[in-house]
Amino acid sequence: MRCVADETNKRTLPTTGWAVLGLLSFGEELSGYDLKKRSDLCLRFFFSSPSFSQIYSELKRLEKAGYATSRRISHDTGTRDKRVYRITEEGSAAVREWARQAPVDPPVLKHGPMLRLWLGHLLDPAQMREVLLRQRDFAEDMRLRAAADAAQDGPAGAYPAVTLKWAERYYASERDLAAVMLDDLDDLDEFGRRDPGQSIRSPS
Amino acid sequence: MRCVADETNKRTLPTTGWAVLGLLSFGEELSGYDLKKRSDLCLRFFFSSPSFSQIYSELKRLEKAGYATSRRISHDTGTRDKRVYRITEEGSAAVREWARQAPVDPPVLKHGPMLRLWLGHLLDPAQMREVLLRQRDFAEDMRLRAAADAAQDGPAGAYPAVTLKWAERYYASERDLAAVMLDDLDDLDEFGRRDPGQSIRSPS
DNA sequence: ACTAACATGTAAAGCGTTACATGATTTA
DNA sequence: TAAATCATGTAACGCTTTACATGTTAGT
Repeated sequence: MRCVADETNKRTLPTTGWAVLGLLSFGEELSGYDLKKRSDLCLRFFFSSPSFSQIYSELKRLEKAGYATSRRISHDTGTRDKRVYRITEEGSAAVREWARQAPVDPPVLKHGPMLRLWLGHLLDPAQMREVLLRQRDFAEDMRLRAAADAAQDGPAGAYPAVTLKWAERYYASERDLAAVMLDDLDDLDEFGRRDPGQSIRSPS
Repeated sequence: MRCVADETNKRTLPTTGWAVLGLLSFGEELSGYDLKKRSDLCLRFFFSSPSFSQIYSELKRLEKAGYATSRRISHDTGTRDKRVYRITEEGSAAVREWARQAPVDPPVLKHGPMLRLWLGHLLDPAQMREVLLRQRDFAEDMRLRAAADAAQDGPAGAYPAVTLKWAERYYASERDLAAVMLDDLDDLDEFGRRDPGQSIRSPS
């Protein structure tokens, strides 16, 4: 039931569409390339950054819906043109309406590392540790990025800053969860795995 | 570059395919419907449960790849048949190989609530609080489910139990993060939002 | 008998990515 | 001037969901 146009040409966008419109909602005139960069910088911490091509197609859809306008920019020096987008009043109203009124859907999580640990009966301890160590390092890396972004005080406005703070805590937690699980696995090995279902350590 | 068959008919599956094969890797003979139920019960905490129809199509692909076999079961009483799947030796080897050798990709997260809070300049405080409260309640609900599943000692094997423990902690963290963010927003309101970028509370 | 819920799928459409093509700018 | 990188897109394909179709079982 997505993207049904009603008589006023309003549209229900995929969440990624709202994300792109949200990036435009600060008022700047941006190209698809710019938007991808912004997305990688700002959104990635809580919303897997969409590919270039999806950003381009979302922009076309936004323009068709009347939520954005575009214009070509010709470089004086070269010949290659580019197209930049700006949010419209309609677009501002629509994204505000979405942010205010849309139902609060649960976050979507596809946690490959956990899936593999769930299949621990197929692995040996060293391999499971390897997966967890990488996951822990990834989380710590993300945490540091979020912290760095927050520190340089670049985020435009108070709310992006608050979400960066959230991201810092989120990835700290992911890191710690991986560490705790490494301990749990150590305990499993210690008890020889002879007692499945009971052998996880006593309630922390 | 997914699903390219090499000369031995081996395939690179989408992660969801490995998840389905993983569900079969405990040795049971299961129907698509069974697998969906299992998925909702066990995998959901860390891997958004795929739809019925995707499970059915993954099963077809698994069979084609030689990773599973199926047979029809006719009910004596009624006429409606069903098809049940069982993992093959090839399938066991393949999923084990995947779990052991695949690169550790970062988890995929699409956190709608955080996206909306990032767009806080479009909302008023009451609406932001509403989003966070729902997110907090959702997380607590998930935490309770994971805890209940872990308590009833049903999980087949030690590793599913360990991942349930992980899930319990993960959703506890999500709940707490929402709560902390509610506090952060209170502080923002207190300071009158006159000082964007600085007005988040002192480092916790 | 009627309804709701359980169960088993197929078909169509939309979401999202990877691969490809192309031109401009910098750097070695 | 050659290669690498930045930049701007399009085309093809695969993943995933929603909508649809259909039969079965259990409750009322």
